[in-house]
Amino acid sequence: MSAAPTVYDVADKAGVSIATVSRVYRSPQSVREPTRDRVLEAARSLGYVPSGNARGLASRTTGVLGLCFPDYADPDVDAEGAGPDGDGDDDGAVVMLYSDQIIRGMERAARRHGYALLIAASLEGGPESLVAQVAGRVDGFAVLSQTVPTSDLEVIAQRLPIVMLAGPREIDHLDHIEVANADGVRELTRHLVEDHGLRRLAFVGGQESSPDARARFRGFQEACRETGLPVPSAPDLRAEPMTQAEGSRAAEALLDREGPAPEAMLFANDQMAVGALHALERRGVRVPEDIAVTGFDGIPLGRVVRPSLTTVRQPMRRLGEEAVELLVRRLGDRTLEPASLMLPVTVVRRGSCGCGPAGA
Amino acid sequence: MSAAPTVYDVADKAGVSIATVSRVYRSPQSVREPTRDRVLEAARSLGYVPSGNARGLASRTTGVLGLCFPDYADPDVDAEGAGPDGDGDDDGAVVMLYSDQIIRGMERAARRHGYALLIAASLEGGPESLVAQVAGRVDGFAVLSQTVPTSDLEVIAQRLPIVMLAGPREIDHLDHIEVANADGVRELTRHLVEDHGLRRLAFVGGQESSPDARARFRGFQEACRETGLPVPSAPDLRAEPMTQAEGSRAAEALLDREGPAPEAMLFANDQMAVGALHALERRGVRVPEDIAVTGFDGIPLGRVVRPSLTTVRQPMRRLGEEAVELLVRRLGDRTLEPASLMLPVTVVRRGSCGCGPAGA
DNA sequence: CGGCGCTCTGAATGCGCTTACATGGGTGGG
DNA sequence: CCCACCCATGTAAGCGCATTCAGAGCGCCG
Repeated sequence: MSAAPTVYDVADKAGVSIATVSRVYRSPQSVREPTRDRVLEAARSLGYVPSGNARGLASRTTGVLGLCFPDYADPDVDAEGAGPDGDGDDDGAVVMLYSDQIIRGMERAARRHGYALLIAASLEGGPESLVAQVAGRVDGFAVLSQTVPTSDLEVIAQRLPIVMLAGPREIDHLDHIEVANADGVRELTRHLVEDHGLRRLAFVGGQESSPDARARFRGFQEACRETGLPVPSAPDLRAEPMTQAEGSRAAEALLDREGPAPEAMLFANDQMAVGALHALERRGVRVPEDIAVTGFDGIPLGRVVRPSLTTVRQPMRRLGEEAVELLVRRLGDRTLEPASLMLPVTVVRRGSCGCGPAGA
Repeated sequence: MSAAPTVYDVADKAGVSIATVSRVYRSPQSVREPTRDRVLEAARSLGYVPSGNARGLASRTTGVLGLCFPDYADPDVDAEGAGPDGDGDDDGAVVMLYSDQIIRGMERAARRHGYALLIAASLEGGPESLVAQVAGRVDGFAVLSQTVPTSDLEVIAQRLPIVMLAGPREIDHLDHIEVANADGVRELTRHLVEDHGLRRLAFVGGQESSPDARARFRGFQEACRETGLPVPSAPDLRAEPMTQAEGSRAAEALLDREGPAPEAMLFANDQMAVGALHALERRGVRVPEDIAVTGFDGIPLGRVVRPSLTTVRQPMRRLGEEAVELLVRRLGDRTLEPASLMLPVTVVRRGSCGCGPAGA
C-alpha cells in the first residue's frame, strides 16, 4: 500500500522497457510470450495496477460512461419502510425507484460495450460540483432531465457527448430520449371513456414545473377532445410533491368538492394513485365500483395493492439501455445528427379501472 | 466538441498562467476576485471542463469510489415481469435486488463525502478486465464477496483500500463487513421452536459454494443444539439456483418424502420461500396452520405475498453506507487496523410462521 | 554468405494538470 | 525611508502511461 508501483517498477523488475509493459496490457499479442510472462509475473509480485488516470490522460479516453440523476430523497420510500410489520428501518423500500431502473439498464448496456458506469446524484452547481467531477472523468454521459442546469450542459456538451433522458428536449443539438407520456395518458383515458363508459373524469397533476406531469395532462386533454368531452384547461388539482400522502389528500379533496363526484380519478403518477386508493378505502368508497383510479409509471407497488392499479408502464430500464447505445454510437461518430427517441409506453389494465381479474 | 480546451487555452484567453487557472478550481479563495472572474469567464466561453484524468494523475487521487458486484442476471427478476397481468416486458421487476440497495447506500454515503461512485458488474478476470479498469480509476472500492478472485484482490489491495462485503472474511488484512447470517437463522429457529412449539423442522439450503447459505445453515444447527433438537449435519435439501422455481420444487420434495411431514420449512432465502408458498397453496397445504414457512433477506415481495413471509431482514443499504465509511476512514489513515464489522439482522415475524395480524 | 524484410523492443515525447518554489509588487514597522 | 514580509501570480517539474519512430535481432532467399 506504500508507493504504488508503476510501469517503471515493473519494467525494471522484468528487465524490459516501459513500452513493453504498456504493450503487455494494451495489445498482449504484440509481445512475445516469454517476455509477456516475465512482465505479468513482475506486475503480480509488485502488486501493479495500471493507473486509469495516466492511461486516460495518454489515450484521451476513459472507458467510463456517466449518469447524473436527482437525489434519491423521496418521502414515500423512507415512509414505506415503517409498515405495520414493525419493519423499522428504511431498508424495506417497496418502491423501486426510477433511478434504480435506469442505473440497471445503463450498467448492463455499458458493460456489454466494455464501459464502466459512474453515477452521481446531482448536487448544487458551481465549478467544483459533482457534475463537473463526473464530466471530467467520463467519455460521455446521460442526464436525467431537471438535474443539471442547461447552461452547464451547454458548456460540457462542447467537450463530450451527452444524452438527455426523460423530459422534453431542452437543448436541441443533444441526443435525447423521452417516453410517450402524452400518448400513454391519452390511450388510458380513451380506455376509461370508450370501454368503461365513464364521463366525469378528474385529473390530478403534479408540479407545474414537471414537464412529465405537464405532458401527461396534455394527453388527458387530447383524449377529452377526441372523445367529445369538455376539454379542461388545467388539472382539477395539482399535487406537490407527487407522493402517496398528497395523493390521499387530493382524492379526499375531490370527493369533498361541490357537485357530483367524479367517476374516475386519473393521477399523474402511481404513488399518488396508491395514496388515493388508501384514502378512498378509508372513506368507504369502492374502487372500481364507485370510482375508477389510475396512475402512471408502472411501479411494482401498483401490482400488489388491492385493487391492483391500472396504469401506464414506462420502460425505464430500456431508457438506460438506449441511452448507452446512443452514447456509444456517438462516440463512434461524432458527426451524427442528434437523435431524439420517444420510447413507447404500455397501458396496463388492472383492477382499479374495472378490468383485471374478478376481485383483483 | 473538437479539440477539448485545456488549462493552457483558458490561461491564454484570460491572460494568466496555467497555475492560476488551476488555482481557480482548486482553491478559489487564493486567487484575487477580478482574476478569478476573468478565468471563469474564459473557461465558460471556451467550454472548458477540467480533465479528471490529468487532475487525478497529478494529484494522485480521483474522488471516486468503486463497487464491484455480481452480474444482475437473476431468473426470478426476469420471470416476475411476465405476470398474469400481461405485464409483458422485464421492466416490472418485483424484486429489488440486493445490489440495488447496496448501490443506493454507497451512492448516498459517497456523495456525503464528496465522492462519486463507479460501478461495474464483474466480468471475467484477466489483466484487462473491468475489475482492473475499476481499480485503476478509484481511490478505493468495495467488492461483493464471490465476485472477484481473491488473488486479484490481494494484488489490488497493495495499492488501494478495499472492503469486502457480505460473505466471510476471505482476506484477513482487508476491511470487511458481513451480515449476521447465522445469528439471524438461529434466532428465527428458536422462535419457531420456543414460541410456536414446532419440532419437526426442515431446512432448505443453497449452493454448497455460497458462504451465506452455509452460515445460515450453521445458525440452524446452533438453534437445534440449543433447543435440544437433533442436530442435522446437512440441510434436508439443497436448492440451486436459489430461485422461486427451485423453492417450489424443494417444498414439494419435502412433502413427498417418507415419514411425517415437517411442521416448518426454513429456506435459505426469501425467493425460495415465496416459491414454496405457491407450491404449498397448489397442494392445498395451509400456511401457517399446517406448516410454517420462513425465508431470509427481507425482500419487499415477502411483505406482500399472502401469507406474508416471516424472514430475517438484512440491512443491505446500510451495508453500502458502512462500506463507504470504512473506505473514507482508511483513506484518511492507512495505518488503521483492518476492521471487520458484523451488521445485525432483524427477525421479521409475519404471517407465514403464525405470527402477524390475523388473516395475514 | 550477404542482404532484405520481419518481428520485437527501446528511447523519447507529450497528454493536462497540481504543486513546490521563485518572483515581484505592495505594506507596515523600525 | 528602507527592509522584512506577505500575498498574488508565474515557472517548472513531474504524475504514469500510450505511442511513434528507430534499432536490433532473426530467418530466409538468392
